[in-house]
Amino acid sequence: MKNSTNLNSTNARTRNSRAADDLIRHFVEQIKTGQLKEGEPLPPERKIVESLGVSRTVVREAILSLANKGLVEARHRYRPVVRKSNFDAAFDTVNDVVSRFLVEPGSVKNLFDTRILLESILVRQASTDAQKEDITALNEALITNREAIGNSELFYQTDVNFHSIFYKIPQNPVLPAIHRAYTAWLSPRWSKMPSSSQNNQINYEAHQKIYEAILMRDPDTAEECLREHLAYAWNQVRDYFQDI
Amino acid sequence: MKNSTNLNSTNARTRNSRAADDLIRHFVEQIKTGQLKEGEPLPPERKIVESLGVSRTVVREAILSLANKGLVEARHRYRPVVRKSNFDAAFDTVNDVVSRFLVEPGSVKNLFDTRILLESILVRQASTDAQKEDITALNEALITNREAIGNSELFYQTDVNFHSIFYKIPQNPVLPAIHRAYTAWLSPRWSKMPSSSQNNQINYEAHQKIYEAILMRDPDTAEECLREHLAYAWNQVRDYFQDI
DNA sequence: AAGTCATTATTGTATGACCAAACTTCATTT
DNA sequence: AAATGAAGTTTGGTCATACAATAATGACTT
Repeated sequence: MKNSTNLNSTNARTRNSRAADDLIRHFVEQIKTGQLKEGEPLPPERKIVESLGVSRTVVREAILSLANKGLVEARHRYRPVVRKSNFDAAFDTVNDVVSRFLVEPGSVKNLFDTRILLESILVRQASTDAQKEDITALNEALITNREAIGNSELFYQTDVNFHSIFYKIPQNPVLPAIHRAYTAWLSPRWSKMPSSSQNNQINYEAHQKIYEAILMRDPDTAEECLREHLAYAWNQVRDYFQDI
Repeated sequence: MKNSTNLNSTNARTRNSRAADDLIRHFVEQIKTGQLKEGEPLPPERKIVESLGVSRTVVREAILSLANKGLVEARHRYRPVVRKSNFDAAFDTVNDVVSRFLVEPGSVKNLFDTRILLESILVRQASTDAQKEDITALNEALITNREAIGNSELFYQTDVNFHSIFYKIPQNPVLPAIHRAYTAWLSPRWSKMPSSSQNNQINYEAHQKIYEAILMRDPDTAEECLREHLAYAWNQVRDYFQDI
């Protein structure tokens, strides 16, 4: 053992913890304090072995865990790059698990219902709080949405974009992250579904009604229109995917 | 190589993927199809080595990843036990990342704000949808909450319990999971904060007002009381923890 | 039959080796 | 001098082996 900056100076581990856990804590600390900066690669595995007096096995385990948690980004055969934990990383991490969860019956519906809940309060809030810029953004999104009627894929994109504005209005970075998550988890169903011009038209008009309710500063109507809109959307996919 | 049930029969890997990734897919498949049942331990590492023709290094890497994703539960020195992915596992997985994220300035406030949003719509929904059992549950929670006034720690528990009921009413398993997450992420602040009987009293009365608004089937008042209550709670902790 | 202890099985860690891909260096060419 | 390209070097990915520590097992004792 070289043991210059050894982690467990007393070597009193071995019983309860794994050596890799100590290493993980070490790197997390380094990332937190900025000794390892964002975008910077970790030292080579063999250097870590030297400087911290652990085996390469342990180093690799630690790095793997860090990668799994999203703290570093490990491309095949490249040095792992530090990626300071943010909502995107958190999302990537949980995405794996949730994606697998979503194969279970009923789970997509449950998730969609939470989206209805959250968006309900978001449109209510938009009705009372929306600034001039927010209204403008909604209006523009509405226009591009209308122009996409008939183009199935493009309509889906502009649809998502319209809804995304509600997640932006409160100026809370958590909310857009949540919207991205919803989109990622739910879109495999929606985006594959062929939609007719007629359907597009119905959905566009629903958007319009929500928008108008917000203009009128009427949260109850806005929420009602949103719920109706999302319920209709759900029925569309439910009919298309019988397996839910 | 024994190569009886080899994963990559053509051995055409090596370029893009890691051997461990193939193994992970293999186990995920086995868990999904039920060949590996919930609660059952994985085979010993050496058996896996034999049967799949990979090195123990690779097997361990795969198991570690599965554990990090929450698909198996790996206690130190025990065989990993299959845990079918559920919300709890998802929560455990993301908890690490978010916990670290929460040290950044402003992030706790952002997270708390999303809680305000979600709970706002939950109390609204409770106002319109709550069944007799739900009302009873709220009432009981309110009583134990009142009885805990003066006992700082117990009051906190009963407080959390009162709020948890709103997450249960919609009968959506995702919501209680979200509540647990909020509690876990935000409670380190709250639970450590000493609270006076006076504070307890104020919070209890806020709960009572919310409860009464629900009884009156008055969503607007319920939401307003909730927002006031949570804003007050936030100010309490903000004063206590200047670093936010 | 129940408890105790030795044996075995299995995980955690260390070490060293090798390969192939990525990176560096430096001479060659233009 | 700059661009190119061909070496060598570094480094991650995988394998094999060994040993220590601990859990599971089974034999033994009482």
